Amino acid sequence: MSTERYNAREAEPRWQRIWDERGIFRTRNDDPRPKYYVLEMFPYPSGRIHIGHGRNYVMGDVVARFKRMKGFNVLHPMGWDAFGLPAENAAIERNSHPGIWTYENIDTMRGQLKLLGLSLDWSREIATCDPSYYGEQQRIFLAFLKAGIAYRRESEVNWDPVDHTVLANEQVIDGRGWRSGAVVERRKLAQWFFRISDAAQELLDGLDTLERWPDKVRLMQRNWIGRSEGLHVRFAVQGPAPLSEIKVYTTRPDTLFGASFLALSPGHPLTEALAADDPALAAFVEDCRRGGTSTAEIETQEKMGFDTGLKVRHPLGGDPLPVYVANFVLMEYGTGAIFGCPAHDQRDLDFARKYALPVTPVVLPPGADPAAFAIDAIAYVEDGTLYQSGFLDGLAIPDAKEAVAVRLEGETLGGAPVGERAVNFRLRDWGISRQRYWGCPIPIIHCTACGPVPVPEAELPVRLPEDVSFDQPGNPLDRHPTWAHVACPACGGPARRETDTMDTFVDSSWYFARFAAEPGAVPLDSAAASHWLPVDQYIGGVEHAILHLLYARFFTRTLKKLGRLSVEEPFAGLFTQGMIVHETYRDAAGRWLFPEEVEKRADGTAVRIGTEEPVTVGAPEKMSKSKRNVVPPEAVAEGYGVDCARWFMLSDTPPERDSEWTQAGIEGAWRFVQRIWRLVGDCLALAGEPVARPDAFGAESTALRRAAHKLAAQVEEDIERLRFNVAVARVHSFTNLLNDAIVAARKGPVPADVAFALREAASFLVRVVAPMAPHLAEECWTVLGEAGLATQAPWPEVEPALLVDDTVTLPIQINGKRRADITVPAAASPAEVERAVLALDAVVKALDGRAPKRIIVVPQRIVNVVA
RNA sequence: GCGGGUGUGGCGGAAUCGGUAGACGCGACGGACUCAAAAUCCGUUUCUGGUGACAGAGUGUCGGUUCGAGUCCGACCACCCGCACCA
Repeated sequence: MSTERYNAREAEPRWQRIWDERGIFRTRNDDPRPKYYVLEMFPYPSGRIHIGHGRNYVMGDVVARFKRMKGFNVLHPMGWDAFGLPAENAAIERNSHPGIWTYENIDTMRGQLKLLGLSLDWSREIATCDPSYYGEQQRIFLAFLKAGIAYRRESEVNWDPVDHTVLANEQVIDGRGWRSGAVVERRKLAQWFFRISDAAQELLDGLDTLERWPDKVRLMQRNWIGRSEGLHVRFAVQGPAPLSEIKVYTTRPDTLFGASFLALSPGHPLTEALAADDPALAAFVEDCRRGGTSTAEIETQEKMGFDTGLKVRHPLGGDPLPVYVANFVLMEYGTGAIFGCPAHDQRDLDFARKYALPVTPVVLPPGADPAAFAIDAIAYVEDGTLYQSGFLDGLAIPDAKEAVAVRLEGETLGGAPVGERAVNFRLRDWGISRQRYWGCPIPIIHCTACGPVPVPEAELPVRLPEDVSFDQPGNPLDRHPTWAHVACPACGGPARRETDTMDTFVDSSWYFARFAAEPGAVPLDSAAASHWLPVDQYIGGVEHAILHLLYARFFTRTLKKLGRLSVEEPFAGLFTQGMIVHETYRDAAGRWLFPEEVEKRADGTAVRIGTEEPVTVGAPEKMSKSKRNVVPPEAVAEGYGVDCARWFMLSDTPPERDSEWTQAGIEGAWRFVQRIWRLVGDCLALAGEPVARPDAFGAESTALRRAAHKLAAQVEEDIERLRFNVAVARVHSFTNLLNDAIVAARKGPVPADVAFALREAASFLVRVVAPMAPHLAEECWTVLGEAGLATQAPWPEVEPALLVDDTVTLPIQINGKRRADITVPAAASPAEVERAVLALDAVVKALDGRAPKRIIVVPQRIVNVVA
């Protein structure tokens, strides 16, 4: 038996160097093998990675390595989502440039990722802050502009009145600026948008084609797009008013006879027109504006209304309705105006109770007494039958909706139909302007004479100036002495560059297409992208289920329409992995401690190493720098080796769930790595020199070969289905069996068939673990005397005959309870099985001479005797 | 509030189609080796009763369908996630 341990610390860097020197992860676009594109969501270079970041890269790496062994030409690239606010914050703190911090972090993190032994094609590495990348993005922007997909309009931003700066939503904390603490105001600025709402229907329909996406993510996108079907209804305003009609959107036209008011959004044009002559209304609108933008605040906000004094005619002949301005009506959805039916909508009911408006129920619950039914504090929103509703009385809700639609489509107001069927989406256009420095400049020049003029293509990229300072609040591009001041490309007159930059979600909306291009090629190479897209397996956190994935889908569809890409959907397969969590530790003073500062005692308590002071152990949480519950990859690599870290990450917990990082777990992985090393050595020592395949195999060698071939077949399926934890369990199971075989073989001289089976078992085992523990596999592969690299070895060839057993053991149930089992030839017919079962002692005893009522024989599965 | 998911030993979890519940690992306990320890190896480990063969119970709760339910159906409980004044 080999007593020498596997030395990961020595072997891992050695193999990484060899992989690197031979360039085996470099991918060529002209490789004739079938393509497979694996991608993990690229990281933001925030500083250093901890082991919690590594899980999705390791999972992607297992898939990439496995697919290579199966004969695919695999693309597995890596890059950096490098623009963003944290770099600017770092620049403010250090009084330096965001790019310095960003590129330092990229260097650090690249080294850390390399440490994990990932099979990445680093030659295709990109950073979105590289001018060659964002220059192409500017070209895309201009193409969008030309196609009418990008446009400019006024929109509200968070404005910090002390720092005189625009704040991102995450910089607004409890309604106040994160630095100044000042109450944030809403201000209107002209900003750029992408017309994603026009694509709402196709983005919704496209979800049905994404069969390899989690249902959960598809549902979240479906809800986010939020399609609803309803009716536009135009109400005529009585008497003199700035507008003669008000158009509302409703999904409940059936409740029109229960309407008791109309409500306008504070931002509605009619509201604005009325407020111009009505200081009280203007003050009310101002009041509504002051409320915070956070959802929590909106939720708790009380309903507020302002009676405009206007009345509208009821389109179906009911009483005239008063028109209010109400804080709960959104300008961005529908028409910015609603009709209120308090009896059947909770918000309308709350409003009606506050302002003493009538509450008329028009939908009667099934079986309710119309004379007794009344609405108190809860609106009735369930099924029912229409009543108190004229021509709708007696109809079910869907029929009433239809009847109202038909009737109002037939009525006219000012020459147009009163009612019009309409589909509404929750999805709004994507505002991409950010009043920030560290982002992709929007390639537009504003000319007082010509308006916004695109930067000519030849002048792209519009580069960010390097000489900027962050010692004052606001966007340094705004106060740069020369950068923004340029001549208008159209008229040559003095003009000013757009100083807004793009939302960083734009950067991540096409990077997967950028990776398709070989190094040095044009950034968005249509032919290369057609070859590689869609991504076969995309892996990332579920926190990107909506925005990033929706924007990337929108970009891909749009780029296809513009002839730049050939697919509509970027990601054929999506997997959302769980987080790695770790216990937290605090000392007596409540300070967070790093795991390496803490020693856990056998009695369950924990103390601080060195000082022996007691430590409070908190529940496992997402690894985060602030709580110090992080484990650096370097520490694991030096202590146990990265294969142990990889193995542990894949073990036990299903990949979509959160997984707890523990000392015991990493030690278990270490033991297993050593066990594989030892078993491979043992197989070799027993088998001796390689032997030719024997003509016949005995029972012992056949059993071992069956197990090895089943292992390869099952792990293949497990990896295909990303069930890494199950794959790991199967490998464990196999090593238990292999160990038994080794112990048995030691008892005497090893026959040739057993020797062959032992070598084969070792070879299978090494290749099966190769995607998960690649360094160990290389070391074992060398020991086995195999030529080439394990990484480049083919996945074990499975002999189908070895996957089926010739006998099968069936459990025997009597009245549904397991009482015995029976081993029969796998080919036995149900009748033969039944005969054998009836002869069993336990069955004879249970039947006690009577005939069984029924016998159910499920071939290969179970037999149930009903006595 | 709306939508979705999850619930199995001390712990992480396994269980194609409804077919032996608890694979595999961790932990624990016992043993071998050792002067001793570490490492390694072997064994036990759902609960209850029994020395034991064995018997009974058991997959959040209650009920149902079925020869047979962790799996299907109905009601409920708990936790988690997403959205949230979307008319």
